[in-house]
Amino acid sequence: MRKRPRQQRSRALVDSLIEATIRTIAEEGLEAATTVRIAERTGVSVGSLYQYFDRKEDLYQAAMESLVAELQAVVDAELANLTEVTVSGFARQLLEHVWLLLEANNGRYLNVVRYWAQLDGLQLIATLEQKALGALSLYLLHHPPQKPQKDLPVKAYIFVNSVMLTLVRYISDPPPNISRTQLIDGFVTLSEQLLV
Amino acid sequence: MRKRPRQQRSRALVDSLIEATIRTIAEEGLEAATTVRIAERTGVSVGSLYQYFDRKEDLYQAAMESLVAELQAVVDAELANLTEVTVSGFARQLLEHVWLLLEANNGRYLNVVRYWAQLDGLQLIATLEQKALGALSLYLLHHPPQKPQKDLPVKAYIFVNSVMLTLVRYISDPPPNISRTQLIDGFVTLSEQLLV
Amino acid sequence: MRKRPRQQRSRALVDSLIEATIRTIAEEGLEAATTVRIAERTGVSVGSLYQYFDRKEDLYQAAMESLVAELQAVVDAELANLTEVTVSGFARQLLEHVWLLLEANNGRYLNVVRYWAQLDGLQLIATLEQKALGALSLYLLHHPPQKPQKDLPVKAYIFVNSVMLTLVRYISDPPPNISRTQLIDGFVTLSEQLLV
Amino acid sequence: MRKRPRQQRSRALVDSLIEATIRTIAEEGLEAATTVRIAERTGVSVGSLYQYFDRKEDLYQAAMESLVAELQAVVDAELANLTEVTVSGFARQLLEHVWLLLEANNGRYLNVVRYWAQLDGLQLIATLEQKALGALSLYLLHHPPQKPQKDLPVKAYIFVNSVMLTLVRYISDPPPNISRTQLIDGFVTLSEQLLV
DNA sequence: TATGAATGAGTATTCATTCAT
DNA sequence: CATGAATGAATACTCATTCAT
Repeated sequence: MRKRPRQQRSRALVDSLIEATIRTIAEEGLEAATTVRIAERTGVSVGSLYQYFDRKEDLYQAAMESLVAELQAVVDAELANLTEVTVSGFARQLLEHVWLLLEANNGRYLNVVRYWAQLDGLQLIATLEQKALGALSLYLLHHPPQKPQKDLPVKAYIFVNSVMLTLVRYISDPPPNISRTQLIDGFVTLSEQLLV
Repeated sequence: MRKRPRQQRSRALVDSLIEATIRTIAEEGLEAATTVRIAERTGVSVGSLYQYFDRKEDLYQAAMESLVAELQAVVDAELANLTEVTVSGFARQLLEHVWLLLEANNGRYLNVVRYWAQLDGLQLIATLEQKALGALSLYLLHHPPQKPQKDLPVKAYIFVNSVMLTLVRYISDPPPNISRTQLIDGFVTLSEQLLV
Repeated sequence: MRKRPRQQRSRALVDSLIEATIRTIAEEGLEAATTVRIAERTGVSVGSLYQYFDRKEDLYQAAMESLVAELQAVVDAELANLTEVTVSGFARQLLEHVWLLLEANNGRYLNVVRYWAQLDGLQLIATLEQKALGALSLYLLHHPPQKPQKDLPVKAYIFVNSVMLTLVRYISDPPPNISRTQLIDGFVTLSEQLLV
Repeated sequence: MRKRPRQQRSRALVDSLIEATIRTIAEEGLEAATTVRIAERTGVSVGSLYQYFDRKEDLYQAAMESLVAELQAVVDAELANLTEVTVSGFARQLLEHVWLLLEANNGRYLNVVRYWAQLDGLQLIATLEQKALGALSLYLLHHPPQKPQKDLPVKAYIFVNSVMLTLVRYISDPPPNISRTQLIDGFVTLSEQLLV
């Protein structure tokens, strides 16, 4: 990023550009997300875009980061008022909310996640991994399992990645013989067995 | 594909083009995989490329199909000489071999798989899903579980996607605190619990 | 033309190529008339095409010449069994037949004539001019006009060009308020007045 | 057209591009009128060309329209200060001016007109037909013919097309035995007879 | 002689980036 | 600072022509 804008105006513009980037990728695809198009949707000129982002990639990167922050915030809020006592209930609630999030705003998040390979978005999932690991630790602290758990980081890694990536895949291309309910139930079962 | 190459020469060229496509994507990235570059690496002119593929996308598609076929062959071979009797052993062996495959040839497969979103490669995973579902059914037939299994398609879907996608992610970007052995163990555990 | 083919086989092939050229231009347009396409429609390879025509343009040229010859033959035949005694009748018959010719075989002639500018086809009309001039002279010899005609070449030039070019235009793009009959009547009137 | 150029600069550029298109077609032929060549002759880059014209065809179309407008203007001016009282004089004056126009600027108009088949330029002649029909009607109103005229549209159609197309042909490829004067005289005669 | 695969220059079009206004 | 016209390298794809088999 070329500048660290402190003024209101600048910060608002940067945010608008990032938002336009996300919406454009989500609604029109990565190929349509040209600098001119993004500037257009933001309501400014390309020149202004380049006032704040040296290269297109920086803008994409910023969009990714913004998305991660949003996802994090949602998950954080979710974890905060977590009242469930069973593992199943905990997992189910989490799954439902992540699902809703991915589907939200016309797949705003979903379509960006699909391009993570191009957008260097691995950090996105890495962040969520940390978050989930923390949540699991916290949960297990309050609800000690029958037998002591080991390899918690590995389990968290597997669980988070499996859920996230499979969810994205399912929403992107749902197979006809598997319903949303079945998938969630499947993952809930998985969570139970993983943490027995 | 523009022509149905029956002759030796043509078939060889088509294969070379597909191979060059895979290698180029793997080594230089999807963006570098231009028609001229691929032809160049194949050692022919662009014109020759277009003698066999109407559009660049068809070439990508063929590369994807080739990859699927290879993966399938490996998994098939694996299933053929399946001598293991425990679920764990079965899963472990499968995992090891898929892993080897994905890492093989400087991540030749891996890097292509990473672009599946752009390359309409969903079929790749869909095919493997079918294969895995068949293997699971076969396995359970010979080794009946304690209690009757239901939702086998759902479990297969979750298992295959979780393993495949998480594996790709792990190999692409391995976290320092999780070893390969740990990950495999984790998935083996998962397979046991999934099929109890 | 590269060769003067004396053998049956060669001559037949050259003719086939020319015919395929005309049909391709007529049915698929000038842009679609590529050497490969023409060879394909002829049922031979491009290589064979180049055995007889050094350049694509030579083939086009030959097609034009062939067309001219055909048109000439038709008009000649027409003039041969000309029995009409009035100028009007003579003109009307001629017009009707030329019209039929231009429309014949799915506009086979028409569509080629439309490209005369690109195909250096001016000679086509030049030839017909000569023919028509001859016919007029012949006609006037047998049916002497009231007053001696002068500027016969000019009148022939104007008449032939006007009729030919306007006819092509009319058939290519007929205006809704002018019927075929009206147009022919108009030209017949023109012929009468031109030769009084 | 991609943009509606309101500013001085833009409008001038669009005009330059159209002018370059006409000149290139006229001087180098339709095949040489590539986007790069046209941009080059305009003194701008290809990119600039595409800022104002979505496709090459749109540029050709604009060139055609520009030409039509110019021709119309000339004919209009001609009709405005029409002082002639005889049909012959009227026709002769019109012919002389159209001729001059077609020959003007190294055959700038002429060479473009020759490509009307490819350039969808039928509208060009259609417009002139309308103009001529109007002129004829106006003329006949002020100079009523001996006997009432019918089929005026047909006569106008024949006259305009015959004159225009034959003129283009004559200028493109003048036959040695017919002088310019003779041709004009021929058409003047034609006009007299057509409107008796 | 016939074939048709191979060539590669040529063409339209796009788009990230710059810079004069 | 903002603008958006201008740039031109890059890319997919075509097609006349050649030449090894």
